[in-house]
Amino acid sequence: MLPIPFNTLPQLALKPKNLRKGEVLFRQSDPPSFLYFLRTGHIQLLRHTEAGDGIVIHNAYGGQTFAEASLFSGNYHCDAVACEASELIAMSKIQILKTMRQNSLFAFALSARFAGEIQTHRRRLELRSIKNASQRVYAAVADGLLTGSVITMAAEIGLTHEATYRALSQLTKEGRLVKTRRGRYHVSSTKVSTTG
Amino acid sequence: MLPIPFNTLPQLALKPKNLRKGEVLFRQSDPPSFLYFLRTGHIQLLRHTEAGDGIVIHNAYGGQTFAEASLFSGNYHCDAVACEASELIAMSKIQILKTMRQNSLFAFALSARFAGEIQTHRRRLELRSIKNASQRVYAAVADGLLTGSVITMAAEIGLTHEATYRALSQLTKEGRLVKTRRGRYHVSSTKVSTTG
DNA sequence: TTCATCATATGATTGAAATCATATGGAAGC
DNA sequence: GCTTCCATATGATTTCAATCATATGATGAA
Repeated sequence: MLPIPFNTLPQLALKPKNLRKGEVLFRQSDPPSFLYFLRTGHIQLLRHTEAGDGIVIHNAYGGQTFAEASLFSGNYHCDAVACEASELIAMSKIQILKTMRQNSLFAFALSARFAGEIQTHRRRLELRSIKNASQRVYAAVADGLLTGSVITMAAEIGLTHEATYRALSQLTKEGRLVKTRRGRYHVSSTKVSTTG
Repeated sequence: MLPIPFNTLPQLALKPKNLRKGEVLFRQSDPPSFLYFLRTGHIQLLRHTEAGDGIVIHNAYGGQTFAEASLFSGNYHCDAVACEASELIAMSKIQILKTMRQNSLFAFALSARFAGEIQTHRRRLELRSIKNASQRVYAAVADGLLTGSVITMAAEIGLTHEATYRALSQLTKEGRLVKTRRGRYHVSSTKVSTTG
């Protein structure tokens, strides 16, 4: 149930935890003892400016891990608050570090996981750099982001769902995408001529 | 000169490489033998759709590493092309994996580096989710992104430099930022009253 | 079957950032 | 000193996505 390689951790390293909406998971100043896997819900990580403004560092949703950096740090770098009721699994920092030391395969797998996340994040960032809505949607579909609903993808790529629907429609008209059924599209395999 | 922990690798693991503008560093199909540190220049990582459209996966600039995921993969996931003349250091995949196995401190440090990158990327992504230009600029300054030129930061956060200058100006007028000198700003430490 | 609900889809209008234009400040070179 | 060049800064206009509105298709519950 946990993502690789956390699924190989001993039970004693894991501690289920449930939060009600609004509950605080940890504070910036807390010594970090856990890395978290969020099964369901929504956790927001926040920092605060000198003036007290909260700045969202990250929104974690079901299926994601967070606070990885705390593994190697003496304090959390932000506050974590449950925006919705959330089910988590707390994974012991000490146990993870111990496992890394004792089992180089685990260390490899952890690095592999991190490297994969870096790659994914870079792709997402590059996607967000595409200003034009149609091109962004095309790149997103090409990247395999349209697996669930269009609304979900729209949120992922930073567009409104209306703009995304319009882009999907236009790209289909242009022949760059193929609509297989309502709400399902894939990239066309044939080159679109630019001269008409 | 190399970032931690790559600076501890033996010389035999490193190989300087220079590319002219337009030269290909590797292709998607190539078996990955190296992870790269880009000293100067600009390398673009691209994938291609079935229709042949190139999709930019990542733009790497001086001081950055890339192709980390290739450490744990049987092929590169994209093509790498030099957009400008570039100086690189190729770091042997085999040597890095070997060092990880033999030296758990190196493995720790590598994971720490990766974890830090993940954190940074998530912050950047969250920043890009802020629609309003002023708020995005405020968050960026609060995040310490205004170290070099405003133009550099503007590119980082996905705004034009004009929009960024306007936002800086407005935030200063509002008292949320303090302008120390031309092109230098920091967050105000005093709470701005909303009632006037 | 009917109704409710939500995702999909598209039209009309608005608004904010992009674009285009212009001016100033400051550093580097002559 | 003067000149060149570029970052900073702001004004005017345009463009495109956000917003607001409405309609349809699909799914599930009553």
